[in-house]
Order: sequence, then C-alpha cells, then structure tokens
Amino acid sequence: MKPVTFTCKGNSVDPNEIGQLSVEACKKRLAELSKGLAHPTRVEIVRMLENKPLEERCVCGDIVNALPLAQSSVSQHLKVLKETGWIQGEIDGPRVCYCTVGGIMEYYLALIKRSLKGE
Amino acid sequence: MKPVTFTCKGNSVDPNEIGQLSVEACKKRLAELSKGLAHPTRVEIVRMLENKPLEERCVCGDIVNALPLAQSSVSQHLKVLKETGWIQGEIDGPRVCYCTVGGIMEYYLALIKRSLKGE
DNA sequence: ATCGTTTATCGTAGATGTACGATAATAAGG
DNA sequence: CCTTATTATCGTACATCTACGATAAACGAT
Repeated sequence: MKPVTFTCKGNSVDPNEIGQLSVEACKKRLAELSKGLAHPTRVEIVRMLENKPLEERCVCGDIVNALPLAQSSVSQHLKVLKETGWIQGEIDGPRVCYCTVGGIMEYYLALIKRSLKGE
Repeated sequence: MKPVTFTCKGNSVDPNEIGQLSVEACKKRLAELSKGLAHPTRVEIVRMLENKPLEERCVCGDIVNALPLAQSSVSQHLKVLKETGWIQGEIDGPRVCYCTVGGIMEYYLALIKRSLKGE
C-alpha cells in the first residue's frame, strides 16, 4: 500500500565515524563538503531542504520555483550537492524528491573541528 | 624595543555579530568562507595555522616548505584564504607572518548553524 | 648602492565552474 | 501508442581555479 505523502528518508551519516578517518581523508572530505557550500545558491538549497518538515516532501520542481535560475542550472547545483554528499534524491514517479543526507550538518561541524584542530 | 619573537595577533571576529547579518548576507558569507576551505591544501594551511602555539610565528616560507607545491602556488592559496577571510598576514621585514583570523573557526561554525537552520 | 632572501605577481596552460537554451529520458494518464 | 509533466543531460560560452616557471618588489645586510 502506497503512502499518500512521500517522505525522503534514505541515507544518513554519523559524526562518530569521523574518528575512524585518517587525517588525510578528513581533509579531503572537508574540502569536498566545503565545495558543496561554496555557492550561495547551494547554501540556499541545503537551507531549504534542512528546514523542511518531515511530512512535507521537497520535489525538484519546488526547488526550481524557489530560485531565480533556469531549471538546468538548478539541476546542476543539485548534482554538485549530491556528489559532495549533502543531499540525496529519491525517484517518485516522474518526480525526484530531494532531502539532505541525515545528520549531514552535524557531521560537517564535527569534521571541521577534527580537521582544523587537534593532532 | 623590538620583541625577539614576532607573534601575529591582528583582527578577529565575533560569532555574536552574525545575528546582525541579513539572511542573504549570511548565505553569501558562508559561501565565501566555504570556498576558502574547498581545497585540501587550504584546509591543511588553516589547520597548520590554527594549531600553532601563540609564541611560535608562522612565516610564509614555513608554509611553503610544509607543502609539496611551488612557492607561487602556495602564495595563491594564501591569497584565497586571505580574501575569503580565514587568515591574515603581517609584514615582518622581508617576511610575512601568517595567522588565522581570531575566532574564525567558531565564527564559521556559528554561521553554518544560522544559515542552514532557523527561520 | 649592491646583493641575497623572501614573498607577491605575471603569464600561461589546462581543468573546472556557472549559466543558458535545447534536447533526451522517464513515468503517468489518456 | 501518444501526449504531458518532470527532471537530467548536452552543447556552448565565458569566467574562475590550479598549477607552474619567470619576474618583480620589498627589505636587511654587506
């Protein structure tokens, strides 16, 4: 039985896993995630998705409509955010429902602390 | 009377100032600082400077020696870090003593929280 | 003044980023 | 099957990034 509202659950990350990464891996991962945030449009997208209530799905089209960019440009930004590990998309019929990777902000915060301080 | 050890003090930032920024300004600033960290070499430089003891100065040449890059390439990364607000340099004779902007990590952490959550 | 040290800047080449319109791909509905 | 809706990808143009060697600029010391 298919639910009426499609909520995006998917993958999540755990800040505790950071301790197992090598210092070198930490730096690379931090640089990668930072690249994801290195454009105001992408900050806005992550912000949007991070503040969505769980029961409210966020479809690609909603994101496009909320931004003053062409659909193809938004799609490119979404791709960067997916590749750098900030968001994930679940296909729902002809649509794609996007959400942030679970706990990614806390993960990023922990990664900064571990990468910039310590050792 | 000139001190024997040259310590880099300079500017600092206060996370409390973030509350005064507009949301739009927050996003731009976060994107900018993120761009600074968006390369492993620059993460390493910030890490080096952030972990230096106060009495130990960090001259440009030390940074160059610690990295497997040409001097001109390191200089470019330092420029990016300066422009994005992570570090500052003080001229000391023929040398330049670099250090992080005071409290910049805490500022960045606070900026992430304010920009991605809230409102 | 000249020299050596240190750092920034220039010039260049190749890769990547950013924006757009056009087109392809996928799925639902008739 | 054909159309519509939705999203990804392609092709393109221009800007920015990243690396290097070469050169310039600033300063201390001889």
